[in-house]
Amino acid sequence: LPPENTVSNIYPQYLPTTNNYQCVGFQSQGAQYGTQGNLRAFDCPSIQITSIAPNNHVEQGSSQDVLAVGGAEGGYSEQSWSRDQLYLPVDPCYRDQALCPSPCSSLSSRSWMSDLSSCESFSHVYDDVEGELRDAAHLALGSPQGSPLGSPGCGGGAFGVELWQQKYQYPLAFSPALSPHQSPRQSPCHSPRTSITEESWLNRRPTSRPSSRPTSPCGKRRSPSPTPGASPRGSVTDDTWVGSPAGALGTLLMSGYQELDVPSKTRRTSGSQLGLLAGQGDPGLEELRTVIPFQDSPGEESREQDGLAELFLQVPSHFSWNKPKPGNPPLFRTSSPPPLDWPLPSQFDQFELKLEVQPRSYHRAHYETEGSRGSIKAATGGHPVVKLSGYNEQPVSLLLFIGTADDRYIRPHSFYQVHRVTGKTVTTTCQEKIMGITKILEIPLLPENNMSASIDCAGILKLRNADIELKKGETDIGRKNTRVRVVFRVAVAQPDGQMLWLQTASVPVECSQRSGQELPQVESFTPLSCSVDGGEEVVITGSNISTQSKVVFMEKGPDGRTLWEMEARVVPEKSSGSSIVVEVPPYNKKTVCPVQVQFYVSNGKRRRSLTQSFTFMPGARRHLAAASQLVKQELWEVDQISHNPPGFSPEPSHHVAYYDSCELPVHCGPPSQNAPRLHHPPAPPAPLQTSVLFPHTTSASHQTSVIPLQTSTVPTQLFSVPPQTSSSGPQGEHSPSLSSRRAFVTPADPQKDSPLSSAGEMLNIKQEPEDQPNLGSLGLQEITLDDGKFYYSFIDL
DNA sequence: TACCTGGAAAAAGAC
DNA sequence: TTGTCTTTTTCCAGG
Repeated sequence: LPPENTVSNIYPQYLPTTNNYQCVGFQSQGAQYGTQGNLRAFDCPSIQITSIAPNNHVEQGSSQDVLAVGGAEGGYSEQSWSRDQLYLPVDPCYRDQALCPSPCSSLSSRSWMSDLSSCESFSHVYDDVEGELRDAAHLALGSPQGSPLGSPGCGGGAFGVELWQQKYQYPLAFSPALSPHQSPRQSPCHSPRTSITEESWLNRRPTSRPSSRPTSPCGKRRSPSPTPGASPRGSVTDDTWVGSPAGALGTLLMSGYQELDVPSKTRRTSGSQLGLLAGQGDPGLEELRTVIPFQDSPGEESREQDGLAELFLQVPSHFSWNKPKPGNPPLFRTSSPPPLDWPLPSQFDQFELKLEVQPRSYHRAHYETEGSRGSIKAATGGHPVVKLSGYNEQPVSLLLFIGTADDRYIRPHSFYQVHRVTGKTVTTTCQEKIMGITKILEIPLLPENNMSASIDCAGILKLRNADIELKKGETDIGRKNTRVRVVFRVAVAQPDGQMLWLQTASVPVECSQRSGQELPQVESFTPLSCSVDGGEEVVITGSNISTQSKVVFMEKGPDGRTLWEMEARVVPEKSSGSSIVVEVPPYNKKTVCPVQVQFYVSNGKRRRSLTQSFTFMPGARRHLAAASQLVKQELWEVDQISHNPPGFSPEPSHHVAYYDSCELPVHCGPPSQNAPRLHHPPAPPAPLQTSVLFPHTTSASHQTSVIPLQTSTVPTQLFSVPPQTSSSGPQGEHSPSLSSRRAFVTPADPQKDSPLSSAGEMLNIKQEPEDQPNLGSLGLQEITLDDGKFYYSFIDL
């Protein structure tokens, strides 16, 4: 132990092997939980260092600043650590009672930790000794001052005694092996929130379960003790990665995170990260119950002085870096990454971090009770690709985490975490680590790979809303907060020793199941007709359409049977982004009249767009008016079929437009720019956002919008075959939160009268803008237009 | 066998 | 307070 960092009451097994020490976290800890009320004073004279490193787990790179958290399989063998941070060791000795008889043993650590984390322990039940020890290791040992030895002088002794007494009135809840070492003095630094601690503690001790989660009937959890440092599925890539130069750099980049024993339920995702994951139940996540008390979160600096936050010392950020001001270079004095909720530019000087291939706009996240749902994929079928431009000298470490996708600054998402995907199909090495409470993946960017990486190792884990929302201080809500961004960061060492940090984020990615999310949506296409000979190229634009999509033309009979069907040839070289060019197949028979057929875009089984009308013209080619903009549809919502009086639109200021199918609609404009906002604020412009906020057209209205005169001859045909099936039903796909409504009325249906009529029933089609319309499931196909007429009822947004 | 997917039932929450 | 509907979470089956 370096003399300058000597702490008299540190036990050898916790002594660092590195020379890097600082007093930051340690002192913070002491002050934080001191009884003197001075939260910031370094008033624990007997303690002078903040970090302890494990003897046996510091790796070669220990001389560097490294991440001290997130060890795999309960250990931290892959991480070394150093200054600017606390080490959170899970030393086997520490964990093993038999091998660790000293007062530093886990029992006392646990005691300290539990007491200390009184706020946190409200939602934690440490029946799982192992998990508790692990937590203790993280929290207590991470702060020497918080060590079991914690001197009475460290303050908080009275609380320690009290809490200790409270806790150990229930010895069965603890490992007996711990008791001999458990002393009130070992709980020196805890929150004075005695009553709360007491109450929660007493009330919640009894249960014995592996998780602090609410009881779950599911026994499928695959990660009985996942650790933040590594995927429970092994670490196939860890070895190589860690041993590589990039790995070393990676650990370097991960340094500087102090893990303070701040009560868990204080995190405010909208601001500085004061808080912890609480009640995760997942031991691995519980291990995250450490914080990075950055107080420099955008706009949040001064707002953390309330409540619990006041009780905890926030480590001055200037110990490590200064937040760059707008326009200033994102340079930092240390290799420690800036807080994850700090905005960083994607480009500076010649350096640019770019997401060359965006992820698909939809990725169904998996719950802890589920198996992995694979890695995030790109819309094109591969995986997202990230590239660092302007630098090609040495390997650098790319950090990846799951961020928010609302209109505020990007910050770690409270309800989603990145998850390392392993398996034979994963080619990219990466490590899963923890920064504060946020899981991150560390991926090497190698010069030999042109400083780019295909992100095929990143999945998304969904945390249960209840677990997160229960956290004290958590302001975000999980419900409908299902969109994320994949955020990438990288640090480039500058000649002057500073680190240039760049960040880029993906387009929003929808993470809920939403069966219709991946359905291709046709917004427009042109031309609208061609000769029966086919061969014409049709440009189809919409969302979830790619060159991988198939376009199938078909003709349905009045009974719904498919009379003819043929897949169109995709012209990939002319297709791009959200549009696809296909060659219309020839119609199968001669005709002297225009023939109305349909086509749909398919992304695979059960992933078909609604059908679009297309017309084969006899003889010479003759295009219908390519008013593709007319294809733009209004949003329809089928809602309250039995709730609304006939012809009644529940919203005021609606106007009704009557159309004869023999005419092009007078009004069928594009979705209103006043489209209702999402439950949560929309993210910055991005493909998904666009498609969601302004849902794409649907076949039904497409058809009704663009069907020319002659199409009235086959109105039933248009709706006779549900283009899509959905198990969700009309309501299942839609939310009631939409503020706008439009009524779709078909007087032809005896059961559905005109909106102007008092008889019949109005079919009110409701659609939340963030949802992809799935009119096929809304029953539109059942609408018959006996007289070729139908009505629209528009309600102003 | 483990992982990955899609679907859907059950549960929970919102209205 | 209750019923309905939406969304979340869990479970299942199959590739």
